[in-house]
Amino acid sequence: MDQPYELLPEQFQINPSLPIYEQFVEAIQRRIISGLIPPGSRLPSVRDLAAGRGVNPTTAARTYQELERMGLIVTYRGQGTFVTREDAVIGEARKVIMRKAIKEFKAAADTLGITAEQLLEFDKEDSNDIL
Amino acid sequence: MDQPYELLPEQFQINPSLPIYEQFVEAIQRRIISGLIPPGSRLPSVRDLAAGRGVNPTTAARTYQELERMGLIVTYRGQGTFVTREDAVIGEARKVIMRKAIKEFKAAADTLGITAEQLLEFDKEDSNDIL
Amino acid sequence: MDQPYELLPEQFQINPSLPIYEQFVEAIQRRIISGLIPPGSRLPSVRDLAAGRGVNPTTAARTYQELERMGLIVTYRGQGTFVTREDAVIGEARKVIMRKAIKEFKAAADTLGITAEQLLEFDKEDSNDIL
Amino acid sequence: MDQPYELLPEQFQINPSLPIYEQFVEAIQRRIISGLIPPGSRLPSVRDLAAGRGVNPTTAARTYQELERMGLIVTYRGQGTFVTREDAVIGEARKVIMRKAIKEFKAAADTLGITAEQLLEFDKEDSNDIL
DNA sequence: GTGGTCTAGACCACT
DNA sequence: GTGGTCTAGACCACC
Repeated sequence: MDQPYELLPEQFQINPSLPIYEQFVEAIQRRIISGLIPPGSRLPSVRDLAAGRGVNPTTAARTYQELERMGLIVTYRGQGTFVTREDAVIGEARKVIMRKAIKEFKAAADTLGITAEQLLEFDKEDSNDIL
Repeated sequence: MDQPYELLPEQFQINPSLPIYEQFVEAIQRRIISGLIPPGSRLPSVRDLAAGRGVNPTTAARTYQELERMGLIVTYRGQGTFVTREDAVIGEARKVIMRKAIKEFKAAADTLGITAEQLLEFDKEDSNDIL
Repeated sequence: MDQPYELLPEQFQINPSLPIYEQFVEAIQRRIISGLIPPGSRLPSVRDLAAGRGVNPTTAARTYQELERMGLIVTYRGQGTFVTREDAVIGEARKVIMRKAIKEFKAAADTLGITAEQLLEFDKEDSNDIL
Repeated sequence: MDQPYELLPEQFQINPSLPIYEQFVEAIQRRIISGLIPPGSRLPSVRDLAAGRGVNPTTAARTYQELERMGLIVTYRGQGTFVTREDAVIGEARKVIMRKAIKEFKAAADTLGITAEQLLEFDKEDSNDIL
């Protein structure tokens, strides 16, 4: 079997109100960064991805195009598309995601007039309320 | 002074790549939720908001319509638009925002294979690195 | 005491998203038709109604104007406004309301592909479900 | 034939004194709820609906936006607008309409000092009178 | 004065 | 081709 991994979670649900290619990019990016799809892995062809998920081939193509722009995947003409082997790139993408998540979380806390720690703390109390 | 508050931050910058009315909705929503604009306050008229920010009146109207649908503001025909006096609605909107922020933060942490606490912790180390 | 009745229910709530005068007309109409406000009763002045409910005098004036057009009230210049003493008018208004309510109810049932009787029957089952 | 159904009744008449988009929303909602337009059906494009009924495309767009907010239809970016396949949503909308109709009918009966059953009964006698 | 709606026509992103 | 958004300007009902 060429691909012992799944490019996307099996039950991946497309949200029709957001660009499909964006949802694909983010989901695949997460799987690469988390190591679920190891460096050097061969990705399915644009046609296969499109057929497998029932989307337009141009949508699949745009997905790969964005990931390539980020440096997470590389295309070798005539051979296919692969996850980069440069760990530094993956590590940097990981950090970018971390910083982005933290920045947004802090911004939300700031808006609410509390600290990020307090916001995270709220979650535990809130869960108790629901019980 | 009729309005001792500012509906939007003075230096509010419109991001041309996102719907203007969405940016307005979010920004105003935050100010209401955080208490910066107190319950019962009168909001500027659709025309004033439009003129003040250099957008079309229909764009300003749509902003108010969305906020009204959320229950955060109420319009009195022929009189104007006001922040709701129902604290429960505001409190609920506040919780919705908190839960959304927490959910996204946890999802990001999950993707990275760490806990939300660890992700938040990373921020401090990271800041040190930059120094 | 000039008015042993209340023109409007004490806790009458104005819905800001509908014309106020329409809400007043309908509420007063109901009270006249149901006999809560007897024929010949003197109604409060436009100014008193406006002040009592905190609305614009023009809104109160328009309310009386509409009721007068329906023939339910009569204005004697210099004396005030009174509920008509013509029972036939009140009786006819009563029938108009009945027919309107029935027509709307049947239309709704028709849309749903059931009879008015079935729709009314649904109510009892539905109430049980909630319990 | 792409659309074996009619989105709106052929002889649908626009009432100029009510918002057009509201009339559209209600009429289409009824056809979806009654099953005349089956789940998954593709609706005419915004432009086609507008052209067919002689209204502005933005008015047609607003119609679809409202229906989407209710959950009755879903739009797939770049592909079109479709009736939801979630029967539960349609069923719930159906119940909402039923409850609203019953509530209004009972309120009318209450105003008249009779029961809903009596009001419905009146209809038969009344019809005889007219004969 | 207020908000609500509609038209006309343009531009954009997505598929 | 699809829907989504914005501008420009008009008309209306309501208060």
